[in-house]
Amino acid sequence: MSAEPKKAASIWDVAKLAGVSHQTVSRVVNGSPRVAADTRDRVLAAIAELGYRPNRLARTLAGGAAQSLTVLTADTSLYGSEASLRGIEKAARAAGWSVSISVLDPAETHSDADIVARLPRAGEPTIVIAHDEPGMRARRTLLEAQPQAMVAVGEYTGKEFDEPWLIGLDDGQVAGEATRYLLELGHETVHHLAIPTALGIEADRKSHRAEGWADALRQADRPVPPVVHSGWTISEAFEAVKPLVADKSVSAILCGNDDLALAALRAAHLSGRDVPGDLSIVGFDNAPFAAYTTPALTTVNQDFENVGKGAFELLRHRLDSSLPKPTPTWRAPELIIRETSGPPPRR
Amino acid sequence: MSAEPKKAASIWDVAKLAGVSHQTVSRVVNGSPRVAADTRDRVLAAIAELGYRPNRLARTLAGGAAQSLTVLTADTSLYGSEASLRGIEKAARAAGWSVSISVLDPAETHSDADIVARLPRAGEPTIVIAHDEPGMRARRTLLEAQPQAMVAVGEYTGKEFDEPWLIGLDDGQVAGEATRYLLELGHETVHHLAIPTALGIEADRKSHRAEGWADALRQADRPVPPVVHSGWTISEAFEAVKPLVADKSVSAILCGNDDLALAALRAAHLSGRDVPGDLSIVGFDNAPFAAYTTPALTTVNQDFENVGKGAFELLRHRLDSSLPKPTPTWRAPELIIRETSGPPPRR
DNA sequence: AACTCTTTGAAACCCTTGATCATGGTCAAG
DNA sequence: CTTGACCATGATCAAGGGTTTCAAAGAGTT
Repeated sequence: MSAEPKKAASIWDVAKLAGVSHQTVSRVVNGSPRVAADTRDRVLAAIAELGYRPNRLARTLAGGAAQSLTVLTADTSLYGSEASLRGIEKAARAAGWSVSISVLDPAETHSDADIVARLPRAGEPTIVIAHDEPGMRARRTLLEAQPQAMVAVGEYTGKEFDEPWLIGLDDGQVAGEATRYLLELGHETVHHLAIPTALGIEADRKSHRAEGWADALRQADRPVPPVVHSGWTISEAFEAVKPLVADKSVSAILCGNDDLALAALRAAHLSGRDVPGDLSIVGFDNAPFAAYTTPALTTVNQDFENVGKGAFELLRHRLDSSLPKPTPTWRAPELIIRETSGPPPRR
Repeated sequence: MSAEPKKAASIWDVAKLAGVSHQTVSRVVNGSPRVAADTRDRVLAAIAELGYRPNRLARTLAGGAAQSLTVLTADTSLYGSEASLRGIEKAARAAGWSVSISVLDPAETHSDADIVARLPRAGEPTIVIAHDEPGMRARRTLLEAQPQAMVAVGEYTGKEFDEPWLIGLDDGQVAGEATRYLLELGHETVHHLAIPTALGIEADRKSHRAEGWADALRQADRPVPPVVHSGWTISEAFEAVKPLVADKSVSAILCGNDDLALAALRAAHLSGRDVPGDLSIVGFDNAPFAAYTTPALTTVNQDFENVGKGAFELLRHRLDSSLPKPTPTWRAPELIIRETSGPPPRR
């Protein structure tokens, strides 16, 4: 029967109970070496007795080391975003940090003020996870407003290749690998069902995936068919891919992610095309469901969770350069061959 | 060239520029009526000029109305959790709140201290989204520690039916509906592949889904086969469901969620059983992929996003009883019949 | 001239960190 | 036995960016 919402213990309460001054308590809590062992014990006992926990808000406000960050992310229902976020949260929690999230609406154009208003305070450490237009805008806004306290996860677009605030999977290479794999199976060419990119904004180059695909085709002297653009949702992808699948001359489709591949699979089924007999479909990201579709999806595994972890570590390093600069620990993207890919049909 | 990280403007800076005291600025920012129009204008001009934004940390610390909450959630890769979280975030952001997340590890038993340590401060408004054991523990911990500042989303377990801090979808009824639907198609009985529950903890009753299923069978005087228990992952579900699918006498399976149903679908395919010809499979939750599997999944739609919204509104109401108590605005769960269900095979 | 109301300012407080300085006490060197 | 160095701790104060309570100044009314 905890009747009244008894006020939480503060550092002063602990000090009083332990018979010390409040900042001796602070010293103990923050692990200062300048505290005698028995004093420390007394303080710790008082902390335990009162159930004292430092107030993270006050701590941050007082200028202690940052212990919270905000993640700006696109649609969390995307496997890639969700998994990266999960990795960030996990790493952050392990380090005693807390993480806030704010979701960028893919349909909206967020102004700079919009973006900044999402942060709980100026200078809030922030990670942007986004591959689409709103994400690109957000990261530019933050780069302008607080370059030292931000990290972005996502595609790089040429110029920023070496930027110290960017963590990017180089999925262009695997896209090429997947394309070559399909060519080697005997396909004349490979079509590409593409996720939305931020091309409208940063027009230097195509998405890595699309570029790796096109490069591989060119290197093999194959025709590069026009990219079929899709939205992020499965239903959009379904509509976009229908005509492609209906075209009997199309024998292989590389999809921008597994949701798109699932739509292609469904469309193929409805068009009466056998996968992989008539049509090969390759996905991207290796979402959890990919191994359990029928037939099981050939796709590219991406180690998003460790990328998230890397992003967190990079952020810490940027906030406090005495911390080690993280070295990439995520696995390189890898083609996983399952059942949706095979040789083209014999004519 | 923003060379130096120019310090963000504070309320004092605004006050100085506008030639007023700092808490006149506070009044303007918080919309107090007791400010002369021209003073207000001057302050607003200063705010605009300096690009001032209130620091949410400081505001909360000073005891202003809460504007942030923490969501404790189980595995975010579960569609239900993810969608509820999305709903909360959306509603919160619309109200100017920020949301932190902390993920409960399904494999770990979190102590009370563990749970409390995740909150940035004592009394932090919190929403628990969890249907499994760690979630149940977390919600009990919080209920003990700060009953007024918490809301839970999830299954209710009997006693708490009317608890004012709980938002629960009554999915027992639809589970029954789905079961009756299968029986009416002519199935002898319906098997159940169940998601993990917190039965070990709150043993009063089974999960709603399982109970609704069993009730429906009993009411129809049908045998109630033993529940097949699965873990949360698709691969666990796959292993768990294999024997069930291999049993030719099984003609209909109601699955605890769509991931499980996907596993069942895959297992059926590998066992050479035609769905829905030989075997009907019904899922739960209507995850995005459900409409695009082959065959498309018959499942139960759940309006998680609006449940999340409701949770946020309930939390606000509990923090400030002058705010209206929200009335449920989410759609009731609804059976969506697609392609994985049909009459049983003729013997 | 007394009184009320509106507008504004002053000060205290929220909780914690950090910096500065002072105070005793211990210990080793002279 | 001094003297000086060093250590643990306390005492203060400022800062961080707000909110809230209370009081005062100014204006208008009767």
